[in-house]
Amino acid sequence: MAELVKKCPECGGINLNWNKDRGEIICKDCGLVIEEKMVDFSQEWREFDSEDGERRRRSGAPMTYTQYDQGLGTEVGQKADLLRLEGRDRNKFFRLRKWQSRISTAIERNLKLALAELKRVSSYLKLPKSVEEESARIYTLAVQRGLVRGRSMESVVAGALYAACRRHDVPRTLDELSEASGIEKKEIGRTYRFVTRELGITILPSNPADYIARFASALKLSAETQSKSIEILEKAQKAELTSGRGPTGIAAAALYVAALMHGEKRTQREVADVAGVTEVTIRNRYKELLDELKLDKELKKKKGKKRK
DNA sequence: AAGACGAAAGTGGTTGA
DNA sequence: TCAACAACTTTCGTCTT
Repeated sequence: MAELVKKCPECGGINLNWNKDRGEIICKDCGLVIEEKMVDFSQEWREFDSEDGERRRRSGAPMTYTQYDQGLGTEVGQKADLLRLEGRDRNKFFRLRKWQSRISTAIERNLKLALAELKRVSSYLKLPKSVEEESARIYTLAVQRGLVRGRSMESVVAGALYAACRRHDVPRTLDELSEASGIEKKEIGRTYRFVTRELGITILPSNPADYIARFASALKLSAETQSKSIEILEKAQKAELTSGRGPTGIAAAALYVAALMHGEKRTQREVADVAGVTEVTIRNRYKELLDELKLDKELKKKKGKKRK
C-alpha cells in the first residue's frame, strides 16, 4: 500500500479502522471514509449464513443493495418472447408475469422509498458506505420476508442501520439513531430486535471500547486519555464488571476516570450527555471501577488529599 | 453557585414459572 | 401470561469545592 493514512483529515482523530474487506479506511471518531481506492481481493459481500455464502461468492454482475432493484433489473419476458411460446408454456408465462408484477412492484416501490430514507439518515450520521450497504441488505431481506408489515418503514430502516453499525464495530447509540431518523428510541429497539431475530442475524454485544473514540473526540480529550480509558476497560472486563451492564455507561465511566487521571477533568454531566446516559449511571460505574480495580492510588497522586 | 454524591421511587425490558 | 428482577432513569436533598 502506498502511503498509509495516519490521521483523519476531517477531525484529526487517530482511531482509524482499516477494513480490508471493503478497501476502506474509516475514522472511528467521525465516521469519515478516508480511502476507498484500494484494490479489493476479497469477496464482494459478507456472508449472512453459510448457504447463501456458497452461492454468492465472486460471481455474476456486481450487485449493490443500495439500489432498489439491486442492480439487476430482471423482468419476466417481453411481448416478443410471447410469439415463441404456446400452450402450457404460454399460460405459465402469463402466470409468472402476473406474479412478478404483483410482488415486485410493491416491493420495489417500497424499497425505492426506504433506501432514500436510509441514505438520508446514513449521511446525517456520517456512516461509512459499507454500513450503508449492509443496512440496505438487511432492509431488503426484511421486506422480502414481509417483516415490515405492521411497522413503519422508517422504523425498520432505523433498525437496520442500528444493526449494521453494530456488525461493523462502529456502534451508534439508540439516541443518535433516534435523533437522526425521528423515530422513538424504544420503537427502534423493538424493530431492531424483531428484525434481527427473524432474519437470524446474530450480533455480539457491543464492546464499550468501540464507543470510546467517538465520545472522547466529542469531549476533546487527548489521545493519552483515550488509551488510558481503553486500558481501564480491559481491566474492567477481566474483573467481570462489564457483563450485563450497558456498554455506553461503562465507556462513559472509564472515560471519566481517565480524564481525571490526566488532569483533563470533565464534569459528569458533560460525559453523561455525549454518552447518552445519566450522571447517576456514570457514578455507579465509576464507583465500581474505583473499588474493584485499584485505581484509587493512581487518582490519589493527582489529589494528594484524604482517604475515605 | 456549581458540581459531586447517594437515596428512593419509577420505567421498560427480560426471564422463568 | 404474570410476577420477580436487574439495569437504568428521574428527582431531590445534602455535602464539597
